[in-house]
Amino acid sequence: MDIRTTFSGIFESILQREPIFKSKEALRHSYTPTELPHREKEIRHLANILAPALKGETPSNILIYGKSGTGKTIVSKFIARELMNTGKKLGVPVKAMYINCEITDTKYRVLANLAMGFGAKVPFTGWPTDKVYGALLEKLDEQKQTVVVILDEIDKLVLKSGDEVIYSLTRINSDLKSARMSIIGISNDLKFTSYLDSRVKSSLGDEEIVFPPYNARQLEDILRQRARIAFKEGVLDECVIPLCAALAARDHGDARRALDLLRVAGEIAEREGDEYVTEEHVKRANRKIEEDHIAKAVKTLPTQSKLLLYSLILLEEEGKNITTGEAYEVYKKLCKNLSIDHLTLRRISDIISELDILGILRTRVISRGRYGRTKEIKLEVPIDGIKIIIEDELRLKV
DNA sequence: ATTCCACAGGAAGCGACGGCCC
DNA sequence: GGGCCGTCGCTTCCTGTGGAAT
Repeated sequence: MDIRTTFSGIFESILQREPIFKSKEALRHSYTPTELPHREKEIRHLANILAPALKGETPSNILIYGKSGTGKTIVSKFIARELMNTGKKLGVPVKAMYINCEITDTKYRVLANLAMGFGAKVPFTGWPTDKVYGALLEKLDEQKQTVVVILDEIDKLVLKSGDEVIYSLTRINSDLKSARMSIIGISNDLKFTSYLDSRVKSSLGDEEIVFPPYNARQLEDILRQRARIAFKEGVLDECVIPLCAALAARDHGDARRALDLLRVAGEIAEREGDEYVTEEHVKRANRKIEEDHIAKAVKTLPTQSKLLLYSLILLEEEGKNITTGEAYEVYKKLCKNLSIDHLTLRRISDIISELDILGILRTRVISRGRYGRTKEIKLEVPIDGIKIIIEDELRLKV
């Protein structure tokens, strides 16, 4: 075949090549789809509890539990939207407010956020908390209405600021004259109520709903639904979605992880100018997500932890079994060379445990008889990448 | 059976820091 | 803007321990 006929117009064909994505938005965490597969039971349950709001009555407070990526937030936001829409249609004043307690994590900020959400003018700081509470009451009572407050990541709030805010909010109805409030608390932590005062526990936990993790088949359905919106037709290889689902299912059935995998796989394919997303792209996406995760963790480590980690890398490169004592000696020398004060062994021992929790290394307590008891340390991450990161960061510091 | 190494990891407390509150 | 208080990162001091060596 004549090469000119085969390749003539090759640039045009590349330029005209269709992109893989139709609308990447559908794969983002913030996207709320119109249907939520495999959460029908939970949605119905929530709707039943909240329905009284549409008759002007006060719904029970609700606690929702479930691991990350099980749909707690998305379902709550969905139901809140439905509730307000129906309220509008029926002419019943219902309002829902969403607060993420990981960001809004003090008593003052929660109350101020609510008050501002209902139109009160409250400064970001400065007022006594009681005054903010008063402003919130006043605004709420301006009309007869039912208010549903969603407190996402409520466990973080309790951990940071105690249960005082929640106590005030659960008692707010006795201070309100015409308005009514109920609370939906969302928690990742199943044991979180044990930190609560028993009075708060009983009133907040009127109703409890547990969101189970998705299994691989359910994740597939979710991915297919989103993929229909996000990708051009026929660009996904047959095995792509099942593979994303299987990888995420291994990771506690986290739907967020599954969507990330699919999105990153698509991005890799698109960047490389491939027409289809294949199994290979997904595998690389999986690696990339993990590497990004580790790189981010290493970058945000405090200087002393980085120094210790660097010492561990040096030891690992010598191919030895690392123990706490050896790591400490290398770390001390490293500090001396950089003229940085070194920490005590006790603290280093704790830092090793912290790195263990982060998944950067694994430790095992071993006894070498007469030669003492120690921890055997093994790095769990590819050392080349993090070595460069630490070298860069330390050069900036020194 | 006893000793003793080289740490593990708990308890208490200290100074610096930042945010709340008036 | 300054007092107060909780938190964080760290040190000091401590008791506990599995098993090779004696």
